Amino acid sequence: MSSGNLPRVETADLLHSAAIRVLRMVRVEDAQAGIGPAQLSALSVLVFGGAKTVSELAVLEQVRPPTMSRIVDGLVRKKLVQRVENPEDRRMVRISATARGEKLMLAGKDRRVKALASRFEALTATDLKTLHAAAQLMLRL
Amino acid sequence: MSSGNLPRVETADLLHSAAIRVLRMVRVEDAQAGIGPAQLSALSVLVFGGAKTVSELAVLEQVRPPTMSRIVDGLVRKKLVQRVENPEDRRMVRISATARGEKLMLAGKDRRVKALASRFEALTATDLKTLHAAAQLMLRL
DNA sequence: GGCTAGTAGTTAGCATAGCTAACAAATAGT
DNA sequence: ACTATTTGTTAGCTATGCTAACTACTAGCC
Repeated sequence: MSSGNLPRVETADLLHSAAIRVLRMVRVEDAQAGIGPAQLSALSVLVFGGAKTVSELAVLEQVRPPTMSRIVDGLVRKKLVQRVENPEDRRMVRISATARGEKLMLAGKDRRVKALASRFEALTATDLKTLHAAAQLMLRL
Repeated sequence: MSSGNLPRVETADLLHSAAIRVLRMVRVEDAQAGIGPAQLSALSVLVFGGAKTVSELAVLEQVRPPTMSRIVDGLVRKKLVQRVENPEDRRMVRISATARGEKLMLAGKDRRVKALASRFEALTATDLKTLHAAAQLMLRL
């Protein structure tokens, strides 16, 4: 290991703590959504990433298929998503968000983003640029 | 709302997505810890923030006291934390991590940080500086 | 056609994690 | 001493995670 690894690890440590802190801050807003975190997260994938099969959702959400199957059950019961059969391969079931699900998700994300933006009050324009640049780097990791 | 809010909201949106993405990446490592996310998170607070009462833990973890009481039960059963009575006020119970709990937590965090640092391979020194500066800003929000 | 793999999803049964309501125990304030 | 408040737990519900086992369908092969 070269000594050049040190700033990498130190930055990773700091960024890890920072990400936890930011998500803890915004998570407060989720209480208003009226659905649990697993359902909220799965719905988010569907709304922002489009319709997916149960298996695809399970991989993205890092849970096993039976768990995702049941999360989808809950979302269907609340009419936030719908199961759509695939005529070409009747084993597969595509899950897509309903208009109601999309509305709930967008409102939730808006609350989270606004809560975070309100914490930016004290920042300078330079600070904002730093955060903007860092966020783009993080999204490309 | 002044038009100066736009970059704030846009940056908040981007940073929100970026934080989710980063934590999703490192969460893969937690499978090896052998304990659930709620117990892992509570243990983390105790290891990095010192001993706390059940109520304090509940506030920090954004759950209700009965939930935290049971999370602590699980950690006690696994000998990762211990309940310590307070002779001055016998209603309160301070929870502190055991040596075993501390070891498990530090190993887990190390895996997460290393997993994140390994994604930094392709970054320039300037990129690293940006991430470092951004992380410090995030921790001070 | 018909047999055998393999694949997608669900069901069943268990542990953990979230909640509210209700309770026990201890302390604080008259 | 009596009442109110505070801290934590217990009880009972729902939701979320797992593995094992099952159904239904598709694909490959002869």
